[in-house]
Amino acid sequence: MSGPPGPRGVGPLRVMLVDDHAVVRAGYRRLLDDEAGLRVVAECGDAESAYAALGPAAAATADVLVLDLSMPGRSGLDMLRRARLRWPRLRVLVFSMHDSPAMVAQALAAGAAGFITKSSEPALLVAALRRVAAGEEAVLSPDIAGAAQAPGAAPPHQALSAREFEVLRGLVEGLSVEQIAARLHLSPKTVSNYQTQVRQRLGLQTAVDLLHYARQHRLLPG
Amino acid sequence: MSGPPGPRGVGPLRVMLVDDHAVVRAGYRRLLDDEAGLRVVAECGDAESAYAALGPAAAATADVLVLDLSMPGRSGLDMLRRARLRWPRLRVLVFSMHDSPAMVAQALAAGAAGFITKSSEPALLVAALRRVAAGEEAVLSPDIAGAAQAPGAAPPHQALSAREFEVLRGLVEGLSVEQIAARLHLSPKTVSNYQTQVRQRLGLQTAVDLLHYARQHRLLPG
DNA sequence: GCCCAGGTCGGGAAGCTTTCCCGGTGCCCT
DNA sequence: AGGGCACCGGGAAAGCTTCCCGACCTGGGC
Repeated sequence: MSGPPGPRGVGPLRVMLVDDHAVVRAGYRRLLDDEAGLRVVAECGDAESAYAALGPAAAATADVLVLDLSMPGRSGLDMLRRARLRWPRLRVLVFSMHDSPAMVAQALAAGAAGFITKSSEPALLVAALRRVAAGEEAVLSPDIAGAAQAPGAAPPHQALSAREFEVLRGLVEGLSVEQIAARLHLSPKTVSNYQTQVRQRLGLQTAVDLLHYARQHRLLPG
Repeated sequence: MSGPPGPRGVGPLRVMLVDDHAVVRAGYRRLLDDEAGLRVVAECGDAESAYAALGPAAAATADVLVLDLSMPGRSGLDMLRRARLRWPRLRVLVFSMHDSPAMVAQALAAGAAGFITKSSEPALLVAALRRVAAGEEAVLSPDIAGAAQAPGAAPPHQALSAREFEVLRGLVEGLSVEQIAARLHLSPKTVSNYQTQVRQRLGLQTAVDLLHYARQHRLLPG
């Protein structure tokens, strides 16, 4: 506990926050600011400005990125993936109100080092932050740690690929195929094809079935 | 209270129950059986057998029909309409778990003499039964009496015609166009046309919008 | 009785989407 | 290298929706 906690240097842990809800973000920023050995170096409201803030060498800017998944426009999941591609050494702690096993699994698969729900105790966020920075993988808040293991038999939608999952998300948000295509920068044709695959894999016929499914598995925003 | 309570003869009030949930039906049947001056003459689990039980001259069989709207297959609303057509003097008291103003309005428009929710006090059902038998119209349980008047400004979906409403119900249940067509004995083409009209009138684009709308207005079964 | 308004029911044609099949790319793992 | 899988979309055929229209029926108002 007394030595350097991880692969980074000995200075304070540099944290960057990405969350589209300004009030909330400011709130836990304050909270982190009060913590010793930890410094919030940037706050962003969307993926674009986060990119800009990270610059060409993220390692020079921040050690850990706290990322809210439920952002407007392109999903936080997408940003997570791209960030991991560009800056593989940047640690990402997902901080989301979602608590479904599906969401957790997708986030971890996309390269998150941890997943903390917004309903967790403040101390848990700080602790998770430190553990993630120390190089630990799959740091989960207690309320989902069980869920990630528990599914037992067959978690149906976790068989979905990343893209299929994104398309599913769009669909249950009530977006049209065109809107999803625009959001993901894909051809409507491709989205349409994914839609078909998702429906087949999940065995769902109507759009309403999709919604029921999403509701049961808590895939919905909010 | 001592004379004949309505247009019918002096015998006990003859009641017929139509409800697809056998246990529930048996439950309030028992309840009604314990009531003096009131006799349950038949119990049916679906519209077909209700028709059979009523026979050619319903007046000879029952005075009041207690009808649950949420039955599988063709809707209870449909049975209500057909029953009113064949036996105009038969009084119908709708007994439903639905409590939305939309549902109440549709039921009354279809010829129901009253509407009692399943969450009402038992005594209210009995009282409503007597009032309906006495010839009173629009007998509502207190929990919806307000709602029926209150809508205030513009109740959007109440502008829907009976058929449009039925199609909407099918859609939010997750049925396909074909299934709705089969249930309503219509051509899929017709249902498709109604679907388009409903969406336009309500200003809803995707199927998910429909669900949101239905949820907000409590049009969903359960 | 006449006429009009509006609900109900579906056909036809045009346009859009979905579905199925396919080929190409890139990544990862053996 | 090679197999497997995700990703991306084109093309053709099938399926639906949408728009428009005509027909029938019922309920009012004149």
